[in-house]
Amino acid sequence: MPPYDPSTFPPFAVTVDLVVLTVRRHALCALVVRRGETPFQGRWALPGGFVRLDEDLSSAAARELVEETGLCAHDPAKPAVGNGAHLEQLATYGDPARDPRMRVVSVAHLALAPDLPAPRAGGDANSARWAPVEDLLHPGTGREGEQAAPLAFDHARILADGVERARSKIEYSSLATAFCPPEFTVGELRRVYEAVWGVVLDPRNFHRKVTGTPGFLVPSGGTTTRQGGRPAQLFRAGAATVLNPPMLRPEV
Amino acid sequence: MPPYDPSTFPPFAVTVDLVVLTVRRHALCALVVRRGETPFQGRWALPGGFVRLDEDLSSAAARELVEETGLCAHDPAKPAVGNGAHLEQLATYGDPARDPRMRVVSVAHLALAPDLPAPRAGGDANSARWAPVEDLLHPGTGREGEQAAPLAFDHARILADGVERARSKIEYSSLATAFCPPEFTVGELRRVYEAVWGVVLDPRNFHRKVTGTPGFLVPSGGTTTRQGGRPAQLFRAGAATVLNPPMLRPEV
DNA sequence: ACAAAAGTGTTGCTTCTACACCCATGG
DNA sequence: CCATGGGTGTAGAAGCAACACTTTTGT
Repeated sequence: MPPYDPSTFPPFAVTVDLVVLTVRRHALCALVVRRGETPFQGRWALPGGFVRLDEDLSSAAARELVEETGLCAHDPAKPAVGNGAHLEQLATYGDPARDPRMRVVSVAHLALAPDLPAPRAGGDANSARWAPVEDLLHPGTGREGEQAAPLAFDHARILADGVERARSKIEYSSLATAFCPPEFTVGELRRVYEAVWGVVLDPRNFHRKVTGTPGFLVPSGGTTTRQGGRPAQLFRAGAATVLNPPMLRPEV
Repeated sequence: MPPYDPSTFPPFAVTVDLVVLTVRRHALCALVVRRGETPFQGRWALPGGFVRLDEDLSSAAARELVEETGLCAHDPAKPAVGNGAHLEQLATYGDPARDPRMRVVSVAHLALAPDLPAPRAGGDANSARWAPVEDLLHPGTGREGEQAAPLAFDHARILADGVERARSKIEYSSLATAFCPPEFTVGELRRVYEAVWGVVLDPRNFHRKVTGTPGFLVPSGGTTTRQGGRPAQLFRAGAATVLNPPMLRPEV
């Protein structure tokens, strides 16, 4: 690549920001980190960072994901194995005023991860946390004094877009399994749908629907009683990536 | 904004590229322009250009759209009026090797336009044209010697992503009306679906479905016989943006 | 009269929903 | 025994594909 010549084009900074979602304690949660620098010092923000000059956008997102969570993004074409997370591009945000310091274009990515022990951001425990998206998007509406200040920059908007993408995408794709461990029960998968959509689903119809959708789930042979009650069959994610028929989100 | 200091972040060029789709003569077509400069000199490419330092991404895309087609992008929240086109962000492409000259990140946008008289790129007639996406994406597969060389840069990939987005989005949104003039008949709308999906649809069931979907179409009162046969009712696009129930693309 | 495109009615099939009911475990 | 969650059966409602049939124009 020829050396940089600023006279030929306007120079931009390019970053990746990550919307990392998981389901914890029946709630959809996002990973947020505390900002150590100005602007928005001390406020919560989405994890992210600069794209390097020799690096693809998806590589930059995958690198940030490892740095922030230790998660490995796996190729969506291959079946999920180990602690792999789903990672896809979400949208790009480039309002000239979104960062007061300089002109930054941020390519946001969406990651879906199974429930993890705890976030680790440089070992600093209180500089990163999983927060219910409900609290992040509608602060003050919730329960006790979750004195949540709004997210830094335009990150509330980015998070909202990511949540909306996840909500609609689990309808017609097998992505909901990305929130589950490698082996899971139909009930666990149902609780994922309930948490992401914020609804309650009929367990009987859900079971029939999900096991009847070709390629969605494959029985792994084992059973578990970790949820109590009658032992449940364990499944792995199947090869299908798009669901036919789709899962239907109940009307309002 | 403070003056540019290249030591603080890697400098990128940021462009917008446009996938402008329309339906002409029963075929889905895209707007392409001939490149006058190296690299890929003389090859067809998607229209696009640099984002200015004081300009939002969507503004840059709208500006390029006007420059290339004379179309005005209208706010998707408002009802379509005049020669408005639908414009939305598609995806961002940032492979370090996608432009041999420098590191360029391109924010691709998707525009859907009604059939237009003719493209005008600086008044030069043979430097811009509507080409069937079939020919652009599968050169050589087609009919006569459409000696179509592949598109410049990674534009074939971008075009394919845009076409796929359009195909899936007319399923569950009212976007197909963006391909129609302000007033149109049910048959004209059906021919849009047939061209974009590459299928044939039952006119009777289509009519029932589309007129029965609340908010999709509102009768404008008039009729027309411009398609021959019995006069057809004229409609305008309704207020609904998401279709419930969705249109169903026939199985393969 | 005939062709062509617009609409309407009807029938059989698939799919969804709601809920009754049975199953297999832990305490 | 009983609470808990897992799983199957079934009946009514809703949605859809296929196609017969009627309507209204231009030629």
